[in-house]
Amino acid sequence: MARVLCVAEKNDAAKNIALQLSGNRFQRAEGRSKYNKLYSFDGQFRGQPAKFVMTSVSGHLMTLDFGQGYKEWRPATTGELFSAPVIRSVNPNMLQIEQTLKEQSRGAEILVIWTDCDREGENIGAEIVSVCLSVNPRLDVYRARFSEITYQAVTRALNNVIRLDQNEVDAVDCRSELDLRIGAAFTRLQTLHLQSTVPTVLDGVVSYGSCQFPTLGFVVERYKAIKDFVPEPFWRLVGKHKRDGVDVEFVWDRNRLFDKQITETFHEVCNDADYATVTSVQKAPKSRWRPVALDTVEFEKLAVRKLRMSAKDAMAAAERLYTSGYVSYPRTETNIFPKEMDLASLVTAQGNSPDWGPFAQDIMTRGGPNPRNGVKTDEAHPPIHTLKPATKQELTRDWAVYELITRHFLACVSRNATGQSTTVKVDVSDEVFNANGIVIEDRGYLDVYKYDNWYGKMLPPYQEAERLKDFKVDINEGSTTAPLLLNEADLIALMDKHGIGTDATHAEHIEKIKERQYVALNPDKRFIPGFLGLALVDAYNEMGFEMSKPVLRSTLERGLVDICNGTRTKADVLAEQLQSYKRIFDRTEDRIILLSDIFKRYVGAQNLAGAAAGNHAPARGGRGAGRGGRGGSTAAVANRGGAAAQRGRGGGRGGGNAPAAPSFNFPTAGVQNPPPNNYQSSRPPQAPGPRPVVQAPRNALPPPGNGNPNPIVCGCGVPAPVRTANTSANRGRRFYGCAKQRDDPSRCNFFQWET
DNA sequence: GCAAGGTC
Repeated sequence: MARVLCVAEKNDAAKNIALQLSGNRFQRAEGRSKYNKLYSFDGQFRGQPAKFVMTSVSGHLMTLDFGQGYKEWRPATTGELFSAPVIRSVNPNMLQIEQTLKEQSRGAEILVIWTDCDREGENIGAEIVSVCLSVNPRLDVYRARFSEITYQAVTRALNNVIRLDQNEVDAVDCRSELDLRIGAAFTRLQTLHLQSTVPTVLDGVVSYGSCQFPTLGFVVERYKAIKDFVPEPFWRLVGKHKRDGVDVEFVWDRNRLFDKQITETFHEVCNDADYATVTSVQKAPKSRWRPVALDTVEFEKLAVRKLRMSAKDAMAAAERLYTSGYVSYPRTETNIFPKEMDLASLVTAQGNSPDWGPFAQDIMTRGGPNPRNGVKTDEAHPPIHTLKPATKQELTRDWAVYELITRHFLACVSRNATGQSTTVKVDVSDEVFNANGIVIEDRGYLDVYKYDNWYGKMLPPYQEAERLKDFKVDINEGSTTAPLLLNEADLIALMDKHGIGTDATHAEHIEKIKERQYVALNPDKRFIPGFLGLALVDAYNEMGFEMSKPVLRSTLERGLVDICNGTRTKADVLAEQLQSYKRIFDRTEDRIILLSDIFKRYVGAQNLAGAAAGNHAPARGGRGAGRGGRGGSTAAVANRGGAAAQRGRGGGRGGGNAPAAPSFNFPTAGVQNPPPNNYQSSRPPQAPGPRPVVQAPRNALPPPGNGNPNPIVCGCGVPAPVRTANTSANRGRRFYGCAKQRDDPSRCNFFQWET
């Protein structure tokens, strides 16, 4: 009988594939590595009876590094890293897996690669092949292509095996070589330079990486947008009417104007009117949609926003829950539930929960689960979902994450919330005002999904054509405010949008720039850049290189896609990329003094400002550094900055007699403080829940012209759609606003012209 | 001492 060795990307996949192929009848044995077992069973390969052994690796087996002569960090050899020899070898902590592969290869005639069906999976497959062929060159090597681990998918894959796709293997080799050469070269250049020029404040590695640096760039760009923000005053009219003891507020159809005189003219016109006329009373059904099936990026964003966790901690909790069988595989790009998945039994399993049992039962009595699917699939894993019931006592610290995943799952497969909205339109001397009300009829998914809310607001009855004699019109003055600093969810969304990192690595890159002291979290868990991060971004910008922008990474990504499509070779893309980075490197090396100069300028400005304020402890005293001082609340600013700097120091350094680098490294004043907000809100107070210190932005960001990678995001953290103004003053002008419906009380007041 | 990508 032919002996077939199968190798999957991880133990979990190997187990499940073996389970399907063997009809749940396999023998399990230990391998050399603790985590990677052997699953044996009999079956058929290409029409012949065969003995199968299924085992696995744990991701990449190999690692790339520079050879002898380039291990040492020296300024003289740093530039040579673009051409120095690199060696691919088995990662030291994968040696046991390698041993298992070798042992199993000796007795096999056929090797089938069952790694994930993506670029990295293809490359991991090639690494497995090289290990196996080294002990048994006669192996016949195949590739199984499957999109999910179901009986149909894996049997189809086994009956239709193909060969590895060398183009995809090459693309990943190209990526890893570029990442290593470019990362190492710029890291050594930056580190060696700063250590020699500002040794007292710097003792760590100042790394550069194609993912970490654009991530830092996003943080810096937002910080600067806030610093450079100039508030703009505006005026608006507000209609008021009292009926049945209810104060009804009407929103001006022109929303607001940036011209005081014109607004006052409208105000006078309205005040001169004898009455207001109700021109229409419209009722319409409204619904609030249940959430889409959960993928990794959405999960991370939810955990950050709703549970106030870091993405890294959230993923760690999800992985613990996955390993102990409570939830499905947490790394997935899929937000569509496969048709054949048995959602009903997963819902039924939650029927006894004291928290959401009745809701789960209700789903079943109303016709069963009806998932709201998205449009993405990685063809490997289903959306994240709950697997078995649990209690708070048994999960302890991981309960909140389990609860989020379970409530999200139940909400996703339940039904939308529905209600009726009422819009009352009133005309005062041709000026139009609207009042909106909503009556919620069926809370639907909201009963289980405590992370969302929908506030109903009843309007008293109005009749069409009715004249209101006591309709009042007030004029309010307001001012646009700067955008918020990015929180982790914003940052992940930006990385996702620009293709920086993968769903599995977003959180790691963010941790990396924190660890490097490039950024820190302020008390509101929003990112402020440190002087080191600012200096790095400024230095490359000043030299004219877009190192902190996402474009370099996306150019590389396009090259990789070309390699996969066969339109370009690995050698071609590699040479082109190395040449362009080497040119940047050479010019950077010539002008590297800029980096320490800029860094010193930042630190010096802060120390001078601290001394001027009579405070001799630069670590936390500095106020009004740079241009950040906004009148009115400097003390509060200094406090916040100090706290942020202290957190920044939590990275494990510090201590000792030398001044701790981060003390100097974080600005202690500036953007943490909101500019004075003198707008008398015409809206009810914002929905409860975590609110940042800075108020919802009304105007924001630099012009989104060519090359600006920032999406315009409103105060709710959602990308803002472009709308067209229809007021006489600004007719046809385009602007960004909050994506939510106008009658949605959680809608924020975000506003920004598209310039 | 350097990257990013897999995964435990």
